[in-house]
Amino acid sequence: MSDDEHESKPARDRSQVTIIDIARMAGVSKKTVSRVINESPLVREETRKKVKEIIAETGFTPNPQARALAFRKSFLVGLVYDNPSPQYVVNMQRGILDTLGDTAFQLVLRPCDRGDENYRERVRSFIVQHKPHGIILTPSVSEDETLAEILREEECDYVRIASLELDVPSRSIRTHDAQGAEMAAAHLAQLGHKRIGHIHGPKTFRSAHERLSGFRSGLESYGLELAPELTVEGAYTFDSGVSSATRLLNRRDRPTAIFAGNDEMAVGVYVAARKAGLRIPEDLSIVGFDDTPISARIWPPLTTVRSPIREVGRAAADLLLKRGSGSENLEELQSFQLELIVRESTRSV
Amino acid sequence: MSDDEHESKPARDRSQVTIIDIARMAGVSKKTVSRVINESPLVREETRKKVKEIIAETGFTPNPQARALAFRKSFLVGLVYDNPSPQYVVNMQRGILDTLGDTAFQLVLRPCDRGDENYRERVRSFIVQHKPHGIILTPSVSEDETLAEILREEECDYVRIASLELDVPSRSIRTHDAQGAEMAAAHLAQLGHKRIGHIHGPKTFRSAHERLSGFRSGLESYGLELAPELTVEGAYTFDSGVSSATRLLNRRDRPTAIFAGNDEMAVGVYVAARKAGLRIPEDLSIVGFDDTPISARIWPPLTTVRSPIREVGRAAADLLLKRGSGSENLEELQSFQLELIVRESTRSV
DNA sequence: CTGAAAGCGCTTACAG
DNA sequence: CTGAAAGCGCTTACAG
Repeated sequence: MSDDEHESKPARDRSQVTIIDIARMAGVSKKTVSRVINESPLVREETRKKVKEIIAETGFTPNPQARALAFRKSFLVGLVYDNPSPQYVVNMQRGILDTLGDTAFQLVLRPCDRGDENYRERVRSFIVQHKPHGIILTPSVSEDETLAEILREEECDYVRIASLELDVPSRSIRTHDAQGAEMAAAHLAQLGHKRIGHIHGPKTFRSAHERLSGFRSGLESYGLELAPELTVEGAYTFDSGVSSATRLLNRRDRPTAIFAGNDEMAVGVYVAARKAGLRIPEDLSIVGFDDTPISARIWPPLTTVRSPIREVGRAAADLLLKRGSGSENLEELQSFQLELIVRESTRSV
Repeated sequence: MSDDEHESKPARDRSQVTIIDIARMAGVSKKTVSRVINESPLVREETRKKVKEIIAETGFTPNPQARALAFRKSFLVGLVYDNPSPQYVVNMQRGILDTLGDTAFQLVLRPCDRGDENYRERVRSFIVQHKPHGIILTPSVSEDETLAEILREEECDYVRIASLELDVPSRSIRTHDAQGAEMAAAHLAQLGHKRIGHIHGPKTFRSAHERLSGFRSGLESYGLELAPELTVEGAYTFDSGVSSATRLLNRRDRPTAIFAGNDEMAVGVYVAARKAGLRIPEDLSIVGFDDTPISARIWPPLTTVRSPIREVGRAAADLLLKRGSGSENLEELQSFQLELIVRESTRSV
């Protein structure tokens, strides 16, 4: 380096093909090449074809840094999340990456902590600085209306994933948790259980509310009532599952079945049952939610509700990428099938 | 839009502060401001201070897209991985993000599949197109010498995380798996076990080899031998743990303890033991490796080796960011303490 | 130690 | 439907 500072060597000078080379080879202007790249309809079909051929021959790919600078918008898609479950996070990432694939778009991770007072401002600075193409929000941050307002203020496109519709349809992906909980209720009702307990997640999570109300209405359609004294609040954690279940199982009128709001807590119920000397499923049936890997590895294998997280991630990214292309089919992108996975933790009374 | 195509609106025209504004306010040239931003030593202390003050006052942050274009190098750090364990992946991401924090650098995900013939070329196109600041490779892709060669060819900086040193020290982070396996061996030997089985990972993984040889030498230092007939190869999966353990436990001279190469397989050993009618730890002691969440939730809780994945991720990112700053301390960045977590799956014979 | 000019590779704004 | 000019906000290369 002739001058100073920057320590890292510049990338190899493999005289890269640029839009100028393509323009010259096709005998058109840069702008026309640019139009082809950006799929403008305002190019004669013949011209477009020629340019496309040359692009294919040369293997040219437009420089994303240059495009980002000119567009004032980068090719990053930000995932803003606070869900602590590794399985959930990884599945979501996989789904988004399925859609992003080998496009120019890159997935950038932005974990956050709602406990941090500045968390919203951190998201804002990310947006202002990096001008992402869009943001995908998962529960529970997706439920933060103030954050959504900030994104709108900064004119950043986004999609909110949640258990119910929180925003306009084009910015929402619903996960239909209530429906999954209904399936759990039907299963237990059909097995003849009457005294059924439920450990729901923290009330600050919409999913906890949706699963609770879905479970309740599911029981009601079988003429059963979800007894208030058998409905307790957990924290979606293993430990809270243990303590909540211990409370339920210590009652003289203990339930014969417990539906836990997620698998983590369901596994906690196993521990509480063992401590109480109860056999699963002979003395206690257990249903979880999420179908995390542990549900198939624990003994006995856990009956649980599978939520198609990866598909949800795929759909969220689709929504972002297809925006305005007219090809998005909101209906299709927003209908997910939950599934009850019946294993060996449930049995008829 | 006056002309055509691009559907998304340009970002808000909040006349953003640029390097020109800062230069004007400080009464210096753009280049001098640039020098301050890039921490060039070639600026008079007084000038630097003044510029820094103005930067702080205005809240100016240099535009990463513009810098990337001019530098021919982006502010992305790519994580290239193929490890299927969600827990591992998430911990690694967390560690890297700990270091990246609120810097201009962003973490970009590049999962890959070594089964895919083109996987190396996909990594190459990512690099050529996005010109990342650096790449972090985790096992097993980190062990692919051909891939490393491609990165060097493209002059892309990288750090390889592996259970042994595969590259020059400044591009390596060692995880010392052998040492962890030695601790497992010592633990079982001290409990008086003599007939000890080992289910190791696939031979294509260096970690499998390291854990095996560490375990063997650990036993040897207690005068014990790892019997070849009690050493079987698994696939690091739950199912392979079940089948490998079944084979070991069906022997008439079955082992009194099994060390599994990871927790996934260790959990498989639980299932095989249950099927064989063996109690844990009364009839069989089990030790795992990784300390994944399931190890504390399964019954009885699993004794396992904890590998500080998050710290490893932190160190890898440190190595990348501090490159050339002279402040990196290779020694320190590469010494990790593994820890044996003794739970209830092991007992003396 | 500092600066004026040219350039990174694209797109926008305008004109035809 | 197409193009020449200006610009995105920085850094490099050169000069002093």
